[in-house]
Amino acid sequence: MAQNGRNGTPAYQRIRSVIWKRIEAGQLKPGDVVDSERELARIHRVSLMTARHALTSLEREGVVQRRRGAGTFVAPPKIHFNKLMSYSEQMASRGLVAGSELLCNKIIDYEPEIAARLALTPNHRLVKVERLRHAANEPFALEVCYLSAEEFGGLVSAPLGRGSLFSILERDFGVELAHADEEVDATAADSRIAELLGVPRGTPLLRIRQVIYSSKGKATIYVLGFYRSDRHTLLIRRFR
Amino acid sequence: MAQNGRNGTPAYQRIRSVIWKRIEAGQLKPGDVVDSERELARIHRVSLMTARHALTSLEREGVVQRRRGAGTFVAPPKIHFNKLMSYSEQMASRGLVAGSELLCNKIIDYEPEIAARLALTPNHRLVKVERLRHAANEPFALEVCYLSAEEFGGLVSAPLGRGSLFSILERDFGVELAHADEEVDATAADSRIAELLGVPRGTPLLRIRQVIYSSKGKATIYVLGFYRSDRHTLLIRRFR
DNA sequence: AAGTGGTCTAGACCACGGC
DNA sequence: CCGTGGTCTAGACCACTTC
Repeated sequence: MAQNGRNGTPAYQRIRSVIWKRIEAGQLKPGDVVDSERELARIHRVSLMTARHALTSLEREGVVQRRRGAGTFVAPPKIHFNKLMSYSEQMASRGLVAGSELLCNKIIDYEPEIAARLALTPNHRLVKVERLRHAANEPFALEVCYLSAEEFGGLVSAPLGRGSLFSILERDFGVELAHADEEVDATAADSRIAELLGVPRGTPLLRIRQVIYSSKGKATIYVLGFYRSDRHTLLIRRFR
Repeated sequence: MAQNGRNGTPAYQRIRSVIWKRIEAGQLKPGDVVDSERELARIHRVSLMTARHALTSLEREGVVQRRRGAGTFVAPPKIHFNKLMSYSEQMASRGLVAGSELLCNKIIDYEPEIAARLALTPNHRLVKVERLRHAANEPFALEVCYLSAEEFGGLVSAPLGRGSLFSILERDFGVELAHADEEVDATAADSRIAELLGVPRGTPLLRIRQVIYSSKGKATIYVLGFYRSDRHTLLIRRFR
C-alpha cells in the first residue's frame, strides 16, 4: 500500500481537508492546538512524513501556524488583501448589500484605445457596460466595463442590473478569472461624473483602470472606475 | 549521519542556495532545466526526499516551476507586483536615480493619532521625517514618515538626505521589514502641499497612508504620502 | 523529561511527459 | 520506453518549548 487507500485522493490531502473542515465548522478556533504530526500519523494510519506534508501545505496557505517545540495552531482569520473580488463580493465581505444601477449595456463599434488594452485589433467591437454603484443608498462609484463583443455579445441581454458580472461570466461563459492589473491615480470629477456621483465638479476622485485576466492569461475585461474618495479607500498589502 | 554534514545549515538549504546562485549568476536562464530530484540526490549525496525538499521550497518562492513527467525549470523573471520597496528601490527598478530633499527630521512630542497607528501610547514621542521626492528634477511627492523615538531616536542624526530610510533601518538598527498595509484615496492639494509640489491649489492628489510592519509583526513606520497623479500611478496586482 | 516540529534516510510505486 | 515529479513508508536524531 504505497498509495491512496482506494479512492484517488492522496492521503495528505484527506488529512488536510479533515483539519480544514474542522476549522470551517468552528470546532477549531484561532489559537487552538491542531493534532500534532505524530497524532495525525497515528490517527490516519500514515507515516510521519505524510502527516507532516498535510500540515506543511496548510501552513503555506496561512491556515495554521507551527511553532517548533510547541505545536501547530490555527492561524488568526486571514484578511483578504489584494483579492480580486467583484463589487458584490466586496460588499458582502463587509456585510453590506450591493446596489447598482445599469446606465448602459450595449455594443460599441470603434474604441481603439480600449481595444488595445484588451490586446484586440483597433476596430474590434466591444460590449460596454456602465454601472453606478450604490452603498447605503448613495452613489459612490461609476464603473465602466468593456469586453470583446465577439466573445461576450450575449451579455447585452443579461440581467446585469441584478446579477454580478463576474458570476455571469463564470457561470454562463465558463470564464475563469485569475488576476487583475490595476493603475490607480487621482482625478477631478467632470460635470457628468459629478452629477452622477452627487458631488461638486472638480472633487478629487480615485480613478482605477483595471485589466482583468483569465486563468489562461488572456486580457478579458477592461474596467474604468471612478470612486468617491470620501466613501471609499483602497486597501493594499505589499510584501518585501 | 542523520543531519548536517558538519556545519549547521540543513542540506536542503545548501542545495537550494547552489541552484539559486547558479540562477543569479546567469548560468541558468529562465526556461532552462534544473537538475532533477534524483540527480540532486546523487550529486549532493542526499536522500530523494531531501533533494525534493530543496526544489519544493524553491518552487514555493516562484524561483522554479516543476512539471510532472517533464522536469524542473527556471521560472520566468518575476515581475515585482505588490512589492514593498523604498523610494530608492522603486526608482532604481525603473532605471531612474532617486532624488529627495529633506524638509524636516526631528522629534515631536504629542501626535496621538499617529502614535495610535503605530500601536503606541498617545504621548509616545516620535521621529518625524519629511521628504520631498523628485523625479526628473521635478517634485512629485511629499512623504512624511513617523517612527518611535524611543527605538529610532538616533535617526535625527542620520544622513537621510542621501541614504534610504529602509537601508538605514535594516543596516544600522537591525530592523527587518516584512510587509505594509496601505490605504489609498484621493484628496485635493492644500496650499502648502500645492506650493511644495508646484501644482495649483485643489489639484487632485493620490494620498497613501502606509503602516509598515517588521518581520516580528510590529508596526514600525507610519508613512503619509501625497503624490502628483500626473506623474505617478500606483500599480497593483490582485489575485482571485 | 516529555512532547513538539525540523531534518533526514533509503528505499518504494504511481502517473505523466517526451521520444 | 525511460526519466520526471508526486506520493508514501517506517523508522531516526536534533533543537526547541513547556512543565
